[in-house]
Amino acid sequence: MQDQGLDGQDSAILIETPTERGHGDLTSSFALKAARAARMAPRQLADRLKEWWPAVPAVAEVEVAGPGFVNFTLNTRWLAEVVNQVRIAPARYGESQVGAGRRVLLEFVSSNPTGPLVVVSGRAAAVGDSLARIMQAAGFSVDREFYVNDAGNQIATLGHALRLRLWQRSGRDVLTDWPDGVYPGDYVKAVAARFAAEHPERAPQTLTEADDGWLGQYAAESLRAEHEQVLARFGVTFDRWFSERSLREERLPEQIVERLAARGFIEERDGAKWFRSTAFGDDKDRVMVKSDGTYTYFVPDAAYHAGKFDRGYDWVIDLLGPDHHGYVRRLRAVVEALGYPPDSLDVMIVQLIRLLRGGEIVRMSKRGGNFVALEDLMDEAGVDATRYFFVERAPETPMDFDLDLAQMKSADNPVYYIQYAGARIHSLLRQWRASEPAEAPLNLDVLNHPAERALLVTLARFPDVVARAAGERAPQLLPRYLTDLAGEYHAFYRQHRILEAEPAVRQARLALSEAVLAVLTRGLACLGISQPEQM
RNA sequence: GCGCCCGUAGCUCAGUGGAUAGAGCGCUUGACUACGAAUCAAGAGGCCACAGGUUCAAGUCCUGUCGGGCGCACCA
Repeated sequence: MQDQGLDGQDSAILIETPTERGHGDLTSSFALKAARAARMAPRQLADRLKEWWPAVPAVAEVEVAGPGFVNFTLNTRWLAEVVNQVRIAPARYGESQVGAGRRVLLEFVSSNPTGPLVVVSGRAAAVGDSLARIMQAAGFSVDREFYVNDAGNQIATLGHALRLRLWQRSGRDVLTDWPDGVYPGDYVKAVAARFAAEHPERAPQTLTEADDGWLGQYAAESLRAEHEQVLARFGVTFDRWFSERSLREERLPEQIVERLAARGFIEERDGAKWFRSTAFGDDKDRVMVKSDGTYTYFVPDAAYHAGKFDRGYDWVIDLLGPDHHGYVRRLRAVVEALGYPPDSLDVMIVQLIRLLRGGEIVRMSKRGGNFVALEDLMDEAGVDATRYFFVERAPETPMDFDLDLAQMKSADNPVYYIQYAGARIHSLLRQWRASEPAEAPLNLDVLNHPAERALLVTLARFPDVVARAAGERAPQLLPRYLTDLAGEYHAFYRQHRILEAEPAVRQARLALSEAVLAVLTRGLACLGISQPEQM
């Protein structure tokens, strides 16, 4: 490098997986990038590079192609070692230490406890949970947290709704004059039924507006517990359910305003206290204490986020709904104003889902009481398919969810394609074990057909895919990878006999199949999706 | 008006500044007396919304235009 005047170019050496077959197993465009600095034609530089390339046993061949690409072909025998690596610890293959134990707090879902979980919460749940699993595999230390908005006006309003439903149970007509803005959804009836069973001593007739506060807290806790249950069924659990009410009881909102004031970012104007978020690129300052002396909803949130850093997390990731994106700038401003590293806060906006049924858009509105609950979706499509669909696309792009398609238990449904490959291998191994197997010594060198080689390369890529998905917070890379792996196995399977092959080849192909099954199972587990033994 | 997301095959979408832009579905044609045909193989199908710019190289980066989705508060 130095000989060629290429000091400081080291970081430009990037080895990547080629986009096309026939370009080697690995490729680098280094010569093209560095040609200018080397004052040499790219091809010439690539040729020199090839000459200097040390004799790495893993590399069988180095080839210069096109305008100056350097393509590497890996030694097949070396490559086949991946099968042994997987088999040594099938459940742990793919793990890495790129996270270096960095403490990550992942907050997601955080739905208001004023109604059932809707589908967009399901998307956040699937994305957040998968990301947590992926990051853990990549060596991060991840905590999952659900922030419960169990305080504020909405809780009193929820209490109001509960009171009306209790009145209704005692025969009173509440429907003809249902107040605007009070949650009209039927789910409050179920809460009322539970309340009546638990508190027979509270006659509904005696309840008044003065009771809405504690009724609301009862209802909020009831609905939160329901969220917890539904999410558990969805395969998602949290390390902590962080209550906004407890945060208020500890007077953290007051403290955050004081801390910001001490740093000179609070200003009084028009009888209100404003946070000078414009100092950090926000387009306007934000009210924290209203002119009537109460806090805006932003204050507890600011306190909550500052608290995350106070609790010692190195990296704070929020998954927020699309209705919060105007909110990101000011949250970041708080973090920066308090002197925490602004890069340590990452906010992902999980974009909206449009549900299609029979080609028509299903309109959802919590206020109108007309929505599709996550639970209904799980009943219709199953947990595996629902999770797969939610994680298949980049979280930050809006998606259409075709209810008819997700319900289809057919080849149209991509999750079955992956699971089918695994089920095939299970079946194969069952038959092998049932056949009084005659073991042959394992010699992986015989795995040299193109279909086998393709599988070896793909298996070897798995740890990198997991690491990249974690670093880029891109869980959608896994479904794509698993589809590739399953596809390559299906192709291999149609092309080659396994049990009927000669003993040495049979043994190697069985080992390869076991490794593929292990990675499919592990990869699906990263997404919270099962690998059935039979379908 | 401002901000965010998105315009790529008939449809749904991949694409890390690099080679001839890919996959699934749908369509056409083939493959089981065969370890699971929920599979495989082959084919047709593209002004990468448009216009400029940066670069040896742009679907990818920058600017603008057009089209679609969502959001703007001393509400939560």
